[in-house]
Amino acid sequence: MQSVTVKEIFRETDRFLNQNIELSGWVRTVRSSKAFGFIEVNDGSFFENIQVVFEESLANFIEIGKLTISSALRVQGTLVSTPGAKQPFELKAEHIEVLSISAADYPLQKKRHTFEYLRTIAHLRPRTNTFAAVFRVRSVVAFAIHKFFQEKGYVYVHTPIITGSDAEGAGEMFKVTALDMEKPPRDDAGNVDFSKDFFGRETSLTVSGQLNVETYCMAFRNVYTFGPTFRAENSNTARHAAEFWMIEPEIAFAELKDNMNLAEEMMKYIIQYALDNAPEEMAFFNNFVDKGLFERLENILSSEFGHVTYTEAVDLLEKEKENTHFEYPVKWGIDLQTEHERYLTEKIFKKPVFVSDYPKDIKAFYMRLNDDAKTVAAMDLLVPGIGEIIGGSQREERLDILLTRMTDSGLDPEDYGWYLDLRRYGGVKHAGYGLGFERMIMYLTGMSNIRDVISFPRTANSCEF
RNA sequence: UCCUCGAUAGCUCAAUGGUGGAGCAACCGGCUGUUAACCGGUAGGUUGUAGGUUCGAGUCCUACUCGGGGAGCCA
Repeated sequence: MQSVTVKEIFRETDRFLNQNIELSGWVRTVRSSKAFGFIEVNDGSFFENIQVVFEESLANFIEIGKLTISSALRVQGTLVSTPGAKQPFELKAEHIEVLSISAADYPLQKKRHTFEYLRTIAHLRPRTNTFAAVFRVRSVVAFAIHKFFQEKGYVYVHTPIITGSDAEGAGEMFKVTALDMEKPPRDDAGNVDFSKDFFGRETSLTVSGQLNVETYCMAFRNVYTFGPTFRAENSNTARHAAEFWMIEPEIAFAELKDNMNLAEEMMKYIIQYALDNAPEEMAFFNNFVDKGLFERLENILSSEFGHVTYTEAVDLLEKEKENTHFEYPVKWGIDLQTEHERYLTEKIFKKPVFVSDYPKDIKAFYMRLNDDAKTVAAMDLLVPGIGEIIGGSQREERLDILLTRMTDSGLDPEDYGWYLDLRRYGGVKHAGYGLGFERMIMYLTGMSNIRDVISFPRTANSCEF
């Protein structure tokens, strides 16, 4: 008698066919009649269920026929093939032990539920087909990302979650404090005295590991971070969360072009890895979540990403203006609106497209100033359906220009001494980008709301579970 | 934060300002190959919250809460 998983049975069927085996799992559905019945069991190891046949001869036949969904079982029996049936094989039970009976008010029914409802029972939703698929793909893709960078010799850097940098510039920050919020210590001017706080200064949760990881880039050459990120923006959209995961590679002796090449190679690697290593889950998404998914992903694997500069993009969009109505005007110097980005990637290019070399005034201080002195070596990767999935740039390595850019942006160079040191001690050209992990998962699965690709999403006005 | 739409049984949805229903789930029973199993029956409601208009409000009005879609911010 061997205890096996459903995954092993599906992957190595011949080894187990006509053998006596034992498995344990949870009831997904029971269909019973007078003298026999069927149970679909999912053991968590695999996306697919296994069908268990039970007959009158079982001592607890009546009890088995009345099992509620999500009850737990241990089944012993013979695996038999079922040619011509919907399932390839089934387990003919010789003994079924009931390990746990689920209460009758179990909220998940044998029917389709809306994603909105499932969000309210986020502790139970991984038991549904869709979320089982989402979170297995999420796990597989996290591994793929590490594998991609590790195979290239990149060093994985854990940048801090708590930061003292009060102006990373990427968004509103959550404050971290150990002070008594009821009556915090105050200075002579009546302001909260953070010198009395745990760290002796004002601190926040990180909005990006980039500035920190640049320091390791100047030591290890090629590095990446992969960790949680926090933004206290009051964003209410399907693609923003207050807590999300981000991948930030940083490469030395490299320019913007190298950065874009890396991003394209990484995207393709991840897609291929997911298709190869979660085929059942990906097929499910293609069949039930997004009918055009495979076509889209395969189109990406086999084509070069588009490249366009911001200036060219503005020209293209201005030409389209005659045929299309944009709610917001397109004009050089103004950041592209979502509708413009979507038009570029969905209508003009019909594939992922890098937009590069944005006007310096709409981008961050650390992005490298181009020779025209008007634009910076920044790049966004836009993908159909999601919009911006990657944002990156070549970093300004020239100390004098960086200082000017900081001052112009209203930042105090005093606060960035360690960052400026990188330019003083062997600073070289380097570049990097941030990939929103959840946006990648959305793109890969066709799921359209970020709340449905994070186990327990944290968004404005919502921190359940 | 702004615009817009919505909230009715456990779930998905009906109900002209005039007695709140259906399908599924639950429960009881039937059925010898089901696979969103099928067939019959039973039970299930302070119509999101708080006010208001009206003889009468699920339906009209106001505020709030939560959710969907769109926008801003961005990954």
